[in-house]
Amino acid sequence: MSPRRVTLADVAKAAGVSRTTASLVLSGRGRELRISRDVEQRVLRAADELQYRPNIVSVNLRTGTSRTIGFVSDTVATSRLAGDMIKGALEAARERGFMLFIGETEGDAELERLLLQAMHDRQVDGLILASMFTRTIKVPGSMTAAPAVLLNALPDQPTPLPAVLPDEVEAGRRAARVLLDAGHRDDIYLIGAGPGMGDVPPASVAAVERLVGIREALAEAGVKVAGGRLCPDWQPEEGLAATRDLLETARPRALICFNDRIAMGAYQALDDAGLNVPDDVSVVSFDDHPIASWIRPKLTTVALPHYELGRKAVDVLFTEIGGDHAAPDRQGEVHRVPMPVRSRESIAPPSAQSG
Amino acid sequence: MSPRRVTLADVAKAAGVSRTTASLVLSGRGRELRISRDVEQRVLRAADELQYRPNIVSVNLRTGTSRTIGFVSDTVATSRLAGDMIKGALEAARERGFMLFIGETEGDAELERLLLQAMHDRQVDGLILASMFTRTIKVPGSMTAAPAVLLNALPDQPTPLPAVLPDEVEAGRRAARVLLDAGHRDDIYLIGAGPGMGDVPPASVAAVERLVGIREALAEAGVKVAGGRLCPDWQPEEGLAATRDLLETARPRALICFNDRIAMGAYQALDDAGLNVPDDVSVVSFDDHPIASWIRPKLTTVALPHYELGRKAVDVLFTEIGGDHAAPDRQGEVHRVPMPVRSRESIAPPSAQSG
DNA sequence: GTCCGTTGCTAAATCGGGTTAGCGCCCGAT
DNA sequence: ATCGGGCGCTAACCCGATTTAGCAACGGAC
Repeated sequence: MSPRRVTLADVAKAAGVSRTTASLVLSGRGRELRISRDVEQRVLRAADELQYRPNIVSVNLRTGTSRTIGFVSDTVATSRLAGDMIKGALEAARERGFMLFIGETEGDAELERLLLQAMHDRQVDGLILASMFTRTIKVPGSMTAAPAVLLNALPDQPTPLPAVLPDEVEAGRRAARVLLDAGHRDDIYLIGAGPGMGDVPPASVAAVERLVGIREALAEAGVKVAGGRLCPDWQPEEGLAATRDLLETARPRALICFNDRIAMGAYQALDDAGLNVPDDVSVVSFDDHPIASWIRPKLTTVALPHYELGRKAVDVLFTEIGGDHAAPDRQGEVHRVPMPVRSRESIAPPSAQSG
Repeated sequence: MSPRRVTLADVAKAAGVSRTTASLVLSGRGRELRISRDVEQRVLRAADELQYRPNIVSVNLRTGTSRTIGFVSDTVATSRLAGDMIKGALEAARERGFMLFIGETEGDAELERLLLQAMHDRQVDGLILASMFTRTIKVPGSMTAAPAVLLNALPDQPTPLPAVLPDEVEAGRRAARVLLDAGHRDDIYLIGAGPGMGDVPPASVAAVERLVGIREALAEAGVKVAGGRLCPDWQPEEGLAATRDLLETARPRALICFNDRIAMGAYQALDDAGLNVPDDVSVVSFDDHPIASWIRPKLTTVALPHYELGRKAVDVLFTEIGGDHAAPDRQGEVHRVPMPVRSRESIAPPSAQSG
């Protein structure tokens, strides 16, 4: 092990003052408490020479603040997306001198309980409860023990906890507008959900909200959805099958895919059918998965702002920590983070040829 | 905030004993220190009724152990891979009742220094210094302050730190054997690196090691590499370009791509040239990126065992923490984690037609 | 009756800081 | 000479645990 950390006592001794004085100077309260310039300088110099760093554990014990926040998610590994969310949170925390405890529950309520317990045992100053895909969650009772924020999740019953979510409805509008702006009016099909509001995978908040936005923007332009195919799990195979099925009876000129994995399947079905993207069929999608810029032509998609979501959650958490956090009857605010359109190569005006 | 945590003093009072006694009983040393059954039961019951949980911060201050380890990586977000590595580490740590601090340096040495400092300030019991792609790194001086393990990284100079790495040489052998087992002997080309040992992207340990393994296994079977194309950055576009270039002068019957992104580009080039995978050309690759099972036909690939790497790093770290950790002249061991072959649909025997 | 050993428990120190209360000194005013 | 008050600093307690040293009571041996 190392020779032993330098403690406040060492600094005090080196400067020839008491621990109290050293503490006062180093916490910047020396001026206000009438410590002389001379002593102040001696302490500062001693601290510098000894490379003194306060033991945060000790500070934590005394003051109750650990400069640490806990990030509990259902899973960190499922998606690359998770990484960006954590990255955003990490950076926002670091800018404030905070560290992040990471934990994952795998959706197991008991594990979640233990994890939150372990974090409380370590005196975290705040908690972020994150889901890797947008959904409603049961908020554990212990969440009221410290300031907390829901990330990519909505509480199943009213709680005072604020929530941070992507603005999926607006994302739906934007996806629709991408097509409208390119001149599309007819033969716009949906792959993954729709066309009706009932045609959505169960428990998918994103599906519902995207669909709302899409229908809204199209309706405003007086455009009707030509049809849609529901995919329960939004995987590439399902996108392939759904699009193949669609092509048997219809000749779409534009596809709104509910995520990039579905779009990837759709690309294959279109290719198999000898249809060219974007000349024959325009495709717009959601998520901005890395795959979107790997496939040819590069996919235009409305991005999930994972990095910003992570940052925003930390920002909101700090206003919770800073604020009185004492009005328990207050309803938790919902913060929506905009989803930007990534314009690439999968959109073109509708071809003159038509059916 | 919550009503205030239950402390050891509360338990002691409720049981009608001293804090010392309560501590002794709860740490299991009561028997050995002759605490009576009666008192033991009273303490246990009180602790249970009050739902007492020791404040780890306090324990940490007193004993110096925080039941926490630090995971510092260059970046968590670049790859989905990172998530799995963290997940493995997380689970292995949790099984031992440890939590993980996550930090990322973005490759910035100053940030790294600050991060390691922040972790030491929080008295981590051990550190994992991880890289998201295999490479050699400069080990910061402060790493000797606590037990530490390198993950997916090799020290640029001899240090006593152990390292955990994927077994890339064996992976190279396995990729080659996949082709040999399918009956391939001729027209095997490499995309991404090779054919010579000099044809590798700079600073890529994986490239060198995979190439060594490939050449070894092929040489053993008396098979010669027909040719290769170097891609500096291993992206899909490069794989596409390299394969397209290759097809202008050669007619490969098998491709070993140095990772799945390159393979994805190769698929496109083959498709453009009207060649079928696997009937005309077999393709084997490395990494087992999610993309590998999304593209058609599903890609046979030698998987990077990210999850296991994370677990292994924690395992090794715990033997460091447990061991005396005192022999500073000892050379750090290198632990190699096997890379499993994921057999899918991109391999077939060489076609009878030939050139 | 004294001495010693065991039994069963507790007082007090400790970790490394933050914080409150107050001490000694010097100066000017009375 | 005495008092009051500002100045500059420190003693001592606190956070919540662990751990060392030791105390009181009792029983048996001599």
